Amino acid sequence: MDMNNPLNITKKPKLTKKGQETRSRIIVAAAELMYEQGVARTTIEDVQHKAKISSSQMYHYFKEKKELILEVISYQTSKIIENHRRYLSDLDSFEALYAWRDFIVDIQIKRNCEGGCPLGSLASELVETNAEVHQEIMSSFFEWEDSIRKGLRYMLNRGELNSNADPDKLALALLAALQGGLLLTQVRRDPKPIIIALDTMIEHINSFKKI
Amino acid sequence: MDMNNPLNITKKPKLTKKGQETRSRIIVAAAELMYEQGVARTTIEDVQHKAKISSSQMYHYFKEKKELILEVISYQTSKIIENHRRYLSDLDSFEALYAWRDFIVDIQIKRNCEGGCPLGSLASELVETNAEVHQEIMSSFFEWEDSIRKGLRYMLNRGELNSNADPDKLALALLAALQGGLLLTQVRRDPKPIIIALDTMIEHINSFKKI
DNA sequence: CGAATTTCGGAGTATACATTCCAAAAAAAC
DNA sequence: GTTTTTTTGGAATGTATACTCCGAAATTCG
Repeated sequence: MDMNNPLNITKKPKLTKKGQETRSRIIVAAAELMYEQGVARTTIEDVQHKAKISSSQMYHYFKEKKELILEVISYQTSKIIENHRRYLSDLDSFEALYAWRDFIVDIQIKRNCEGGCPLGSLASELVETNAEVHQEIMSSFFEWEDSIRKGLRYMLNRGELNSNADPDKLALALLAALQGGLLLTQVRRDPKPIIIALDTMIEHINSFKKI
Repeated sequence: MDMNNPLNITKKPKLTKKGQETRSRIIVAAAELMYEQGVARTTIEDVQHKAKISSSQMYHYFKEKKELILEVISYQTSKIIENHRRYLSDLDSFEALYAWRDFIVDIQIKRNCEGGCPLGSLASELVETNAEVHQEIMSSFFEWEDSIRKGLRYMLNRGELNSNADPDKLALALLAALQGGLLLTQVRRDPKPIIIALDTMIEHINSFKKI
């Protein structure tokens, strides 16, 4: 829910089913392009071509480029959260933790280590550009961090970790290692950095393993 | 030394002392602007104003924007390497490791946690744009990683760490934690992520401490 | 069915921005 | 001191790109 407008007071023109389809086609196309080439280098015209729409449609569904960007951030965030939930909502063992790691690493390998993190790259490019965008990105990362923390808490509650383990700290450190690892993997075109970054973190978590 | 041109064969026009000053004024101005607002949003005109030069000067010293960008990458890299060397070249204890951490954290605090890593943000924005730029960024990160590795090797040789410690892995993991921590600190405008990311890594290194 | 609303096509606009050009001032070389 | 080279000023150009506008087709709604 949009906390700036909890009652949904803005009178947006209603969207037909067809309209909704077109709108999401635009968002998906924009998301892919912005992921591949960055936001600044992604032209509205590029998006139009990819989504097979005219410019009147573009501005029918989005007031301006910034609005489209906000939607792209939110789209990428939900995609990530959903994909990771499968692993994080059921973290009952170190095997499960390594399965999560494999999931992340495999994506990078499939992509030839190009592109980095769909959210991290948006973040780096956009944090300092606009307050609203900044806010959206910050919320996204909080949500992601939270889902990791919940996973670790679950491990703790299951008795896999001893009481010295601090899920708050570990979640933040894991997310940082993930982000930095993905950046270095992207730069080097080599899965090694993300593997080592995550493995080192998991090894550290292993030091809190209950015997 | 530029490995693509070890004998310096290219006939660049000689630079007068005044010319060199102007040239580096341009690079410094560009570096600051690109750090604050990103490369794409930094206009040649912006750089001209900040460096107090005319556009003929800009293109007298740099063939095109890309060439200026390459110089900015190299400038930021040497600044980082030099600043970190003071801490890393003499890593003789865990106190020294924490001093390095403090150095990194203090910079962020002084900057209100804005801007992130001067190299990391360039990397994220530019890796996928151009092969030459990509190469330059990759070399920069290798150099940085190497200086961290040497620091850790020094600790190992001094007998601070036991033989289970792998300086190669730890250096890469530390750099990843550093990059991810800085990104999250930038996003949250809060030093906490970089502190926790580095501290967690150092704690892990501590598990290799020789008793 | 007929009116209202939404979706779409595509030409048009305005501006921002990288780059070029011409010539003059300043400095270096001889 | 004259010639050559480098540095500088600033106007001009061309293109890329975000955004607007108008009317027509399609769809929804009563």
